[in-house]
Amino acid sequence: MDELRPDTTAAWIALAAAARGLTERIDAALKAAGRPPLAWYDALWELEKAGPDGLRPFALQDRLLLPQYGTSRLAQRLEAAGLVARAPCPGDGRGHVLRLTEAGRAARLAMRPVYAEALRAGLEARLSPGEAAQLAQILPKLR
Amino acid sequence: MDELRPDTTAAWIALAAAARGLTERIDAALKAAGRPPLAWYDALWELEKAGPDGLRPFALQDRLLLPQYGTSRLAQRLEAAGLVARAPCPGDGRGHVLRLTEAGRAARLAMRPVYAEALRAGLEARLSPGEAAQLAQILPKLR
DNA sequence: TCCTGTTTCATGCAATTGCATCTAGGCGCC
DNA sequence: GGCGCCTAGATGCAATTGCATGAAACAGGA
Repeated sequence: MDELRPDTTAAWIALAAAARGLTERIDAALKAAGRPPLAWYDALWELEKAGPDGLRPFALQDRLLLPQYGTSRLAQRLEAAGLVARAPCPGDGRGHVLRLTEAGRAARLAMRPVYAEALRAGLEARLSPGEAAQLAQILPKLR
Repeated sequence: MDELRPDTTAAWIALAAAARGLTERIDAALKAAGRPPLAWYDALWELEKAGPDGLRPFALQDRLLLPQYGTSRLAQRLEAAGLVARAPCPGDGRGHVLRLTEAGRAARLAMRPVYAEALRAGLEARLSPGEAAQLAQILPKLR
């Protein structure tokens, strides 16, 4: 990786390792607790934030940065699990509206402490408040 | 995520997004250039560092932090592509030794500029040298 | 209206992943 | 040697992902 500054590669290596490690840690904790995987949390959370109007699949796709077919299948699974309800979209015969069900709301709430605890152990406990703040300030520049 | 400090969640969100974005960017660049995916690079690089003695699959697994079956199939694909040679392991009838072939070495070299350019555009160009250094210093604490 | 193009979403099929399990060889102990 | 247990690695099968394509509804003109 010649033309790159050493810190660039070091940052990338550590970034990739940290993200993978944390993701695995969180997913493992959720699975051990018998909860849905991490990706579901994000979707449920977006739908909860969207409120009673719900979200069109393509809007969810934008927020989650998933491929189109990924969103389509995620919605199928969430619906099959009863966490999301799908309704025809008034005013656009092509689309649907996805809305969180009460079970979906409950599922997200049940995931939350597990998620938080994994993050606490995997991230918060390893950084000083100042370091976390630095990450929170620098990392968004990569998007 | 109540019990967590706000910077913790902000750092996590940004960390996950940055890692996903960069990985996708790199993989897309490699695919557009007709090169193998990112995961192959790491494996080829580890084998190159290991030199002519090669690596046992379980050693590669440790370095890449992959599941056991992941390493097994990765080795299969690399071997099928002619980038890696597999030899019986002297002194342990169970194992094999994986060694980089000349084609494997060439494949890694061909991937390198694509990889580097994606990292330059996606990471180095967006951070000051000081910020990259901070990331390189803080992120390793998460592992 | 008809025709062309675009947006929204679904899906068939192949490749990949995850999980559980299986085989084979090594290791210690009697 | 025989027995039980551990380690290295492969693999069958189900679930997931990626890719390409399909189908239906909008949109905008000729």
